[in-house]
This record gives sequence, structure tokens and C-alpha cells, in this order.
Amino acid sequence: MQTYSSITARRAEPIPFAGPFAGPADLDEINLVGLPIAYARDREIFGEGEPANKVYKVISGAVRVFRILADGRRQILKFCLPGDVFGIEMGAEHNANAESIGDSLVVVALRSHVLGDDASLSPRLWRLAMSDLRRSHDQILNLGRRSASERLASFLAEMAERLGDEGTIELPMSRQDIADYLGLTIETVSRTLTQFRSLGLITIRDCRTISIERPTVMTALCA
Amino acid sequence: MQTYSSITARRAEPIPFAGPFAGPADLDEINLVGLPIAYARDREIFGEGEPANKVYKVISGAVRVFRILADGRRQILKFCLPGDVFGIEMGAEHNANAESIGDSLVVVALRSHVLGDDASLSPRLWRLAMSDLRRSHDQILNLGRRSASERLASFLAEMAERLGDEGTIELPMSRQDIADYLGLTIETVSRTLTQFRSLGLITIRDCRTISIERPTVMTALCA
DNA sequence: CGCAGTATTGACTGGGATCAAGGAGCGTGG
DNA sequence: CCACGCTCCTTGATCCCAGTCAATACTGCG
Repeated sequence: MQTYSSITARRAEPIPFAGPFAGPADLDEINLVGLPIAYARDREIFGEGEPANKVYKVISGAVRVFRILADGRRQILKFCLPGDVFGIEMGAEHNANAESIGDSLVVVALRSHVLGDDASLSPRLWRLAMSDLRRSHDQILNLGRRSASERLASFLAEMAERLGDEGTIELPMSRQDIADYLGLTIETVSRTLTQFRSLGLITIRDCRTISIERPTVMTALCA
Repeated sequence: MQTYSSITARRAEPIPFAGPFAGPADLDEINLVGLPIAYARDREIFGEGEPANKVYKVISGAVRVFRILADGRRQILKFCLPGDVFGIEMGAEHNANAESIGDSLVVVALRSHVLGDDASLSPRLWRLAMSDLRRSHDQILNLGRRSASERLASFLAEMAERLGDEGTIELPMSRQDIADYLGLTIETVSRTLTQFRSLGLITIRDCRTISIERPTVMTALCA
């Protein structure tokens, strides 16, 4: 069984930048004002059980949010790409872990600046939470009812949509991360991608750079 | 493969009660004021793609919220029990289906009465969304990384917590519903329950009535 | 009783996990 | 420059958990 024990991230020694910083402005984005912090790859940003008094937004790089079972099995709940907000919880403690995937820049703000203590909430924050919920539902459907190749196809479709450039995807995450996101093993991920390649659905330039050659067929494969 | 084609719910012909009605008051609950509607078992409450201009709250009975793949595979996203709210979406359309499980009473309110058009949101509603998100994450972990018996054990633990009476659970849903919630088949659910019974972990009075005899062992089985 | 829907049980299959062995990319140091 | 080690990825062989197919039992209900 693949476990998490061998790939534990070191506790972050973040490098704070000078001065406050706002993320890229966008009508539909949460415009976090806070301290930008640079994380090297595989650094813990927060852990399960820690006080959830901050919220985070990815500026560059990528972040994995995940939970771990006692025996080391890991499930990635979401990949956060530039613009994505993470770390917002209902309770006082985080019930998931977050780590940088590659070298990443993250803006950190105080939770109290975003969530008025018990006052009104921003509709943007609401949309954010609801789109997270929507994405979680997609993932539940994937994990519960789709086969390995269907999961891979919809993963590639999701990534193409989120960071695709003319059908070419530059993946920030490893095969192990993909496996832990899709509820598969690294071997199955690798084998299925090879299979897609030999069917002419994708080309794999290097293992992090994938082009979707037959988008229509790929979409159909999602079932 | 188990598909949904054979178990399609008939479109509801709901029986509206006279007059407005408020759900049971509770500090932490959304106190929907709206029209109570009685649904017979297996009636559609709303479907994917329909306008999401109403929100719902279970008064009695139970509701399944689910999504369906084109070929009929079904994944239940959540079971709603008395007190639970469902049908809140970000966009203008539902992206899931909801059906009554047994005969159920549901309060229906206009979405605009709950979600101020673009103004402030109630913190209660926020807690509701965040606890939904939390539960979704639990389910993602279940589906992605736990075995059939671990899923059953955590399902029973969840149900015991939500509607257990001294360790005895009166399940509102069928084996098929449980299977579609846990990403399993009905046969695996049945076999695993039989296995739990022969291990002395549970007793099955009738197939909807289950008592947890060894709660500690059961919790340990969740992994 | 007979019928229909639901649940259980059994026999067998197969998709994906596990175990194991290379291969490719890459930084480091000689 | 190449050799070496390290990490990540790929590929192959085999296994096993859960799915599939099929038969039987249970439960209401007319």
C-alpha cells in the first residue's frame, strides 16, 4: 500500500516578503489583503488540528489540500492553483492539511479580516464556498462511480480547463499526487496514461507536459 | 452494472398543506419559513438542470441527493434527515437530483428569502454550507481511500450519530441507496453487513433495523 | 395464495492493487 | 565531460477485493 510516511513534508520555514500584498484583482475573486509568503516545494502550510485563524490564496505555484488516515493512506481533496483560496473552515481548527506542491507564493490573511466575526458575509466568499462544494460533488461522483480511465480522463479535462494552453497541460503535480487525488495507485495512473497515449488521445512530451490530441474523444471517455 | 433506469422516480404530485409553516426552532438551524409539502416515497423533489429558485428542509422522512451518469450509474451525495437543508446552489440551476426516500414532509421556501439577492448572508447559512463541505470531504476520503468494510463501518457510525437511539439505527434507506452512497454494489453491502453480524459487531433485527453491539470495534474498523 | 420488490447467498470474473524490476531525468562531484 | 546516486516514472507478473451473474429467500400486499 502507498502510504504517506515516506513523503512527509518538512515544517515550513516560510520566507515572508516585506509589506502587505493584494492578489490579482478580479471581479469574481476574493481579494485577500495580507502577507505574501514563499514556500519551497513540499512544505507544510497548515496541518489537521491546527487553529484555523488564517486563510490563504495561491499567487503562483500550486498547493494540495489533503487528509491522511492513521495508517498513512492519503486522499487529496483539492489542488489549488493560482487564484484559488484555501484554508477556510467552519470550526476553529483545520480538518485537513495543506502543502506546497512546487515552489509557491501564497498570500496569508487573518480569518477575522475575511469572515466578519458573526456579521455579514461577502457574496464572493459564498460563491467560493459553493463552487468548492460543487467541485467536491464532482469528485464524489468520480471516486464513487467512475473507472480508472474515466477518472483520468476527467482529471485531464479539469486540468485542461483550469490551466490548459491550447490543449497542452503543464502539470504542477507528480503521479503520486494525481493518484491520491483520484483514489488510485501511481502504477494505475501511469499505465492509464500510457494507454491513452497509445490510443493517440494524448502526447506526453515530458511526464509533466501532456497535450490532449482528441478532446472530443477525451470528453466522451469521462462518461 | 447497477443502473438507475429501473428505479426512476415518478415526478412528484406534491400535496401542499394549508398555510405557512416553520421548521423546529433551534439556535443552530436554518428556520425556513415556507410551504410544507408531503411527498410519497420515491418522488422527485427536483432534478438536475431545473431552476434552483427554492430551498428545502426535511421535517420528517428522508431525502437522497444524487447525481446520475449518462449510462445510469448513480452516486448519492448526501442523505438528508429531519432538520437538514438541501437544494441550495450557487448558480441558477440545480446540478443534482433530490428524491424522497420514504414518505416525507419537506418545507419549501423561496431561495430569495434565504439568500439575500447580493446582500449579506446569514452566518447560519454559512455554517450550513461549511458543514456540508466538511461532510463531502469525509465522503471523498471514504470513497477514495477506504475499503468496503471500512466504508460500511463509517456509514453505520455516521447513521448512529445522526439518528441512533441507544446504538440501534432505524435506517430509512434501502441497500441500493447505501450502495450508491458508498460507491459499492448492493451485494457487497449485504455481504459486508452479514460479515459484521457473524463477527458479533451488529445485530440485524429486520433489514432496516441495525444495532451496533461493539461500538469500539466498529469505530476501530473505520480506520 | 401468488406476485413483486427487496435482500441474501453462491460461484466466478476482472479491474485495479501489490510486488518487483528496470528506465529516464537530473543534480552533484570527480 | 562522464559517473554516480537519487527521485520519479514506467512496465511486467501476480494477486485479491469487489463486481457480475445467477439463484434463492424474505416481506408485504392484493
